[in-house]
Amino acid sequence: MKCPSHQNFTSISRHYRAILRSCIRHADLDTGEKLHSLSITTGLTSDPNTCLTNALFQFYCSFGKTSHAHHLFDRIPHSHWDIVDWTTLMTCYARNGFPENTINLFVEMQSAGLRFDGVTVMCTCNACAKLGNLALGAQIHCYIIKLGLIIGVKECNSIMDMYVKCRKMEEAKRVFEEVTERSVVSWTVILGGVIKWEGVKSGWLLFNEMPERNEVAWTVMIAGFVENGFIAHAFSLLSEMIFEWKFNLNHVSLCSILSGCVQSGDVMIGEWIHVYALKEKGNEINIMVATALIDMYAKCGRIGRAEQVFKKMSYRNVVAWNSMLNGLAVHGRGKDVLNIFPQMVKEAKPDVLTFMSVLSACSHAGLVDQGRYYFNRLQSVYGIKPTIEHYACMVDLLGRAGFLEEADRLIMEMPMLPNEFVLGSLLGSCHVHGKFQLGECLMRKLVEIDPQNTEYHILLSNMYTMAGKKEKANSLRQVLTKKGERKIPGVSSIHVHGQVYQFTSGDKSHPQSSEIYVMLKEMIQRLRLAGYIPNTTCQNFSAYYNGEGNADAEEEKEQALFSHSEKLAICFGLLNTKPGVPLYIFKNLRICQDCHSAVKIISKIYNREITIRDRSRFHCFKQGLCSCGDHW
DNA sequence: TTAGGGTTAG
Repeated sequence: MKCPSHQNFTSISRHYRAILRSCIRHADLDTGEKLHSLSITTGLTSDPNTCLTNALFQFYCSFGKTSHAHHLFDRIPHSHWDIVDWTTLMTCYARNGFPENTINLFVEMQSAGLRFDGVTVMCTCNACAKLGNLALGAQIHCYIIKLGLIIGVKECNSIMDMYVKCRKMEEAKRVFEEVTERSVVSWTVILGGVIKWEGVKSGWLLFNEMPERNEVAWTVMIAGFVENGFIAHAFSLLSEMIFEWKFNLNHVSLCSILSGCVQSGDVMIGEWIHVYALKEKGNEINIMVATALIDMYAKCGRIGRAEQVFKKMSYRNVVAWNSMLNGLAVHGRGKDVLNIFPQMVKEAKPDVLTFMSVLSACSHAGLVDQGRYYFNRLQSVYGIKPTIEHYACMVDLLGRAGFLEEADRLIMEMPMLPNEFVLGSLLGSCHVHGKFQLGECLMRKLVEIDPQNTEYHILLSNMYTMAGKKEKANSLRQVLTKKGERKIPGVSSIHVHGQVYQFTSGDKSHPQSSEIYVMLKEMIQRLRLAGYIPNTTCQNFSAYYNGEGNADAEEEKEQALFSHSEKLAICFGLLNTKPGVPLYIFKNLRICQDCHSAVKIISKIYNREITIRDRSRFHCFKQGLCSCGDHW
C-alpha cells in the first residue's frame, strides 16, 4: 500500500475524529472499533502526536473500556497530557467498577505536580465514596478549605456523598448547611444518607420538606420503604409518583427498587416492577433490569420465576448468568448449575463470581467430585487465579462431605493466609463430624483472627457437650461470661398479605401472641405423633443465653427449642393464610438442626410448602422433604 | 469531562 502523504493524514484523521464523536453520540461501539483497527493498519496512529489518539481515548472512555482507554492514555505524549485527559480516565475507572484505579491516578497526578480542578474533586470523591475511603476524601475536603478554594454545588454534592457513604452524617450535613444554592441533588444525597443511617421514618420527614423532587428523589424514597418492609407505603408512593406526578421509571429506578425487594424479601413490589418493565418495553426488558429481576425472584424464593425471566432474555452477559447460577446454587440445585454451565461458556466468559456459584452449588448439593474437577481447572482452563473465596468454597465442600483432612491440607497449601470464613467453615464441619482435635486447633486460630466473634466458642462448646465433655464446655462458657458477649438474636420475618411480621425467639410481643402459642402447642403435639423427637443436643447455649441458668432440665431446653423464631413465624403464617398457601420466611441466622427436621414434618402434616431463606441458602420444604436434601 | 438512585458474592 502506498503511504499517504502528511496532508492526507491530517485530513483523514480529522474525518476519523468526527466519526468517533458520532459513534459516542449514537452508542456505536462497533463502528468505532473498526475505525480503530483501520487506523492501525493504515499507520494513522503510528504518530502519537496525532489528535486521533486522543479521540480514540475519549471514545473508549465513553464506552467504559478501561484497559483500551488506559493504553491510549499512555500513548498520548506526556507533554500533551492535560487535566481533562486525567479526569476523563479517572471518571472512566470510577464509573466502571475500578475506583481504586481512580485513586491511584489521583495520587500519580499529585506527584506529577498537577493541580486539581472541580472535576478531579468530583471523580475522586466519587471513588472515595465507592471505596469508603474517608481518609483521602476528608483530606481533599480539608485541602479545599485550607486553600480557600471556591467550589460549586456539584463539588459540594460529591463531597457530601462521600461523607454519607462513609457514614459521616454530621460532616455531610455541615457541608449541606454551608451550600447556599442547594440543588435537588444536594437534598437527594442527604435523603439517601438519612434513610440509610437514621431510618426510613426520618427520611420520610425529610422527603416532605424537600423544595423540589425529581424521579431520583422519588426512587430513593420508594426503595427506602421497600428495603425496610413498608410495602403499603411503597405502593402508595409508587402510584403517586407515576400517576399523579407523571414520572417514569427508568432502568436505574427499576433496578434500585428491585434491589430493595431483595433486602426485604418482598416479592409483591418485585412482581409489580416486572409488569411495569414488560409494559414499557414489551418482551425485551433491559438486561440490567432482567438481571435484577432474576436476582430478586431467586432471593425471594421464586426460583422458577427467575428461570422464566432468564430464558426469555435474548442476550445474556456474565452478570445475568452469574445471577442465575447463584440463584440455582442457593436453592440447592447444584446439578442444574453444572448442567447449564457448558451453555454459559458458549455465551459469556465465566469470571471469579461464576466459579463461586459453581463451587458453592457443588457444596450445597454434596457434589464433591465435580467441585474438585472445576477447582482444579480454574487456572489452567478458565484462566482464573483462585481467590480466597474459592478456597473457602472448596474447604466448605470438602468439610461438609467429611473430607476434613483434605480440607485442612488445602488450607495449608493455600498461597494466602486463611481468613475467618475459611477456618470458620472447617470448624463447622468439625462440629458436624465430631473432630475435636482439629476443632480445638481451629478455634485457637480463629480467636486470634476474630476475637469479637463468639460463634466459634459456641460451636466448640456444643461439640464438647455432645461428646459429654461437660468440664470443657463449662470452661468455654466462662470465657464468654467474662467477655460479656451475647449471641446475635435469631429473627424470622414472614410476609403475609403484603406485610412483614418479625419474630424473635420466645417472642410474645405480637397482638396475636396467645393464639400463636396455642397453635404452637397443638403443632408440637401433632409433630410428636408424627415421630418428631426434639433435638436438644445443641441447645445448652441458647438456653444459657436466654438467662435460664438451670438449663440442664431437658424440658426447659425443649421449650427454648419450641419457641425458636422460625417456628413462631410458621404458626403465625398458618393462622393467617388459607390452607395450601405457601409460606415464605426469612431468617438472619442459619436454621438449626431441630427446626430443619421439625419443618420437614410440618410441611407434610399441614400440607404446606414452606420456604425458609436462612443466612446462607434456601430450604424449600414440601411433603416432608427439603430441597437441600439435608446437605447444609 | 459535569454531582444524586442501578444488575451478580462476601
